[in-house]
Amino acid sequence: MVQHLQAHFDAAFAALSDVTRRGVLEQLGRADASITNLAERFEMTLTGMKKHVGVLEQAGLVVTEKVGRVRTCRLGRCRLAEEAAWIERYRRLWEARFDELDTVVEELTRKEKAHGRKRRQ
Amino acid sequence: MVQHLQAHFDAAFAALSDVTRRGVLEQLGRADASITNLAERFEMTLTGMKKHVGVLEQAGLVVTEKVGRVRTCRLGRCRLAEEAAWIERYRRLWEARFDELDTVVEELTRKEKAHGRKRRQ
DNA sequence: TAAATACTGAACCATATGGTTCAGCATCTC
DNA sequence: GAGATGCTGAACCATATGGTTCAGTATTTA
Repeated sequence: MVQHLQAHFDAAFAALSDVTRRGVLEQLGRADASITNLAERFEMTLTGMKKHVGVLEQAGLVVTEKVGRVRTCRLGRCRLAEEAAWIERYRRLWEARFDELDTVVEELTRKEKAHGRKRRQ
Repeated sequence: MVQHLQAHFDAAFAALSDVTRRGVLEQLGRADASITNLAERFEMTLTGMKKHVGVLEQAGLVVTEKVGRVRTCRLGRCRLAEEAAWIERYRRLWEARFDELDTVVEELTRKEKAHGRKRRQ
C-alpha cells in the first residue's frame, strides 16, 4: 500500500517535471484536445506528443479515448490531492525546523548577552 | 523570468520524483545529517547518496556545508511555495472543468427528459 | 606517524527520457 | 476508390538517471 502510494508519487511528480506536460495539463484544463491539437500547440511531432500524453496517462493525470481516427485527451481522475498534501506536510516540517533554528539562534544570542564581552574575539 | 520559474519547477518536481530523495527531505526535516548518515539510513553507497543530495541541492531544497571532513546537509531556502501554488491552481482548474462537465451532463439529462421516451432505442 | 573516517571523482552500467524520422494502418471525405 | 487526415509503432539518437566500484585526498584520532 505504501509502495503503491510511493510509486504514484514518483509517477505524478515525474509527470510534472516537464514544462511541456505542465502546459498540456493547463491546456486540458481549458478544453479537451486531440493529439494533433496538442502537438500543434506545443510545436512538436505527433509521436513526441503522444509520448508525453502517455506519461500523463500513466500518472493518472490524463485519460484518453479514441473514437474514429482521433484520440481525445481530457483530465484524468488524479487531482494531485496526495501530492499537494505531501508538499504541505513538508512545508510545515520546514517551518518547524526553522522555528527550532530560530530558537537556537535566539538562545545563543541570549547567552552571548548574558556572558558579556569577555567571549568576543 | 518565466523560463527561470519553469526551470525551477522542472528541477523541484524532478527532485521530488524519487522516493529516496523525498525520504531525505523528511529526514532533514527532523535533523541535519551528514552524507554518511543519510547513506546508512537509506542503505546505499556514499557516492550514490551524494548524487541524490546534489540533485536536491540543485533544486534549492537542500544546502550543504563541509566542515573538516564531514559535509552537513540541511533543508534549503526553497519551500516549494510556487510548486504548491501551481498544484493548487491545477486543482481549481480541474474542479472548474468537471463542474462544467456536470453542467453538460445535467443539460443532456434535462433534454432527455423533455424529449421523452421516443428517443429511447 | 599510522590507521580509521568521510568524502570525492572518474569510470562504468543499465535503463529512462525527450525528442526525431519513417513506414504503416485506419478512417474520413470527396 | 483515391487522397487526405490522424494516429501508431519501430528504430534511432543524445543525454540524463540511479546506481555501482575503485582509487584517491583530506582530516581525525590513537
